[in-house]
Amino acid sequence: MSNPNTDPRMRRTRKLIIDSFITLSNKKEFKDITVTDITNEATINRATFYYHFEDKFDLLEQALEEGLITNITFDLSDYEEVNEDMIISTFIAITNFWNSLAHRCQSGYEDTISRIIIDKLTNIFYPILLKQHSISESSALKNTAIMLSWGMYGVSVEWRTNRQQSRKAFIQPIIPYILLGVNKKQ
Amino acid sequence: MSNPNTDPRMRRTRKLIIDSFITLSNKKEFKDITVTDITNEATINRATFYYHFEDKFDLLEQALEEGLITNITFDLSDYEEVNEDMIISTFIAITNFWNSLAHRCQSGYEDTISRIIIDKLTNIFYPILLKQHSISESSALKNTAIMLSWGMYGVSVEWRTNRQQSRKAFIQPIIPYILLGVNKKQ
DNA sequence: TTGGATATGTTGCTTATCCAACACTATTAA
DNA sequence: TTAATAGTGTTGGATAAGCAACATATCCAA
Repeated sequence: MSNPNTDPRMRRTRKLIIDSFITLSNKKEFKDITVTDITNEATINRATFYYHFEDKFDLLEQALEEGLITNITFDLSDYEEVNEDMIISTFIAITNFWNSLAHRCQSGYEDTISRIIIDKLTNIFYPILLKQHSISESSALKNTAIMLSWGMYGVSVEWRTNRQQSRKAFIQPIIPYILLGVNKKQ
Repeated sequence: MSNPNTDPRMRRTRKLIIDSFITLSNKKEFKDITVTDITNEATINRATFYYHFEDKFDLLEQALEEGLITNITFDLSDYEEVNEDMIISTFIAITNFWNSLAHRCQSGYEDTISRIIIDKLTNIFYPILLKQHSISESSALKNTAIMLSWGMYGVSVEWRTNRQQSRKAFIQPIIPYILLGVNKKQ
């Protein structure tokens, strides 16, 4: 297989598949979408689907990953340190992303989706924390990034299940507790 | 080369090329559009362009042909005889088509474009005339179809260069002369 | 139970697309 | 003139996409 990011055929086909998957996700639940549905919608051969993805779960992961890249990564890539602003942006980004694609594939796959989101968050937080602190703490900072990611994801789940306040009003009082772990010397 | 109408790869690529060509035609004159421009816009390889078309003139012909098929052929395919209604529809169809794509590629290629349109018209008129008249006159009817096509195209050119009347007002008084040749026994 | 229908992965072979390179032409600038 | 630049059209070899066929699994109705 040549590089999926450079070969124009692969880029086109990959986009066709993911776009078709998103289209179908607006009409059906994830569990009711078959590989054949996707390849019909994309007007590509079924064998070609398996050339790009292992199965529809793999597609789900990669589609979510790609959605995350365009949504979350883009919004958060400019921050130089983990501060109040970034916490708020992160919270907004997670909840926005959830509304865009993730919630449509929700039923039965929340664990898959959440793992992807948390991984991504960790990969965003970790290098920023490294910049903020001395390099010698790197392994502790890795764990800080992980805890921070799980925590941020957790509060977003909490907010989703009980939307009695605006997002800002909800996240604001929590921020000090979050930053406590981030700023404290470990 | 496999069938360009059935192989999904060929259909996609062909559409990409023609759509890109139409997009570029909205920005530049035909003579300023290079094959490289088209393939860049279409994100396909330049060699692939030459797999589908001989050169950009061939593309022009086929793009026009395809535009004609969706515009003119569709509007006129239901007629059972060449009568006043059909003359009017034909006139409208030619002038509509000209506004849609043809005029953008006009400069220097009016002869190419007109030949394509007239050929198409002949292929529409001839079988209808055959139905209308006895089969023994077929060679004379071929010439009738040709004259009718040239004539219809000619009056559309005349109308374009001097749009002082509405299309209907312009074509109405000409209809009797047109139908004279059609209905007269040769 | 059995059989039909539907979806999943996989495979061998064909074919369209990609890419890099080439020769050629035309234009432009030094 | 010469050299540089940009477009055209072609070729050979590599590779993704298409297609048909197969084995397998699941489900549902007879």
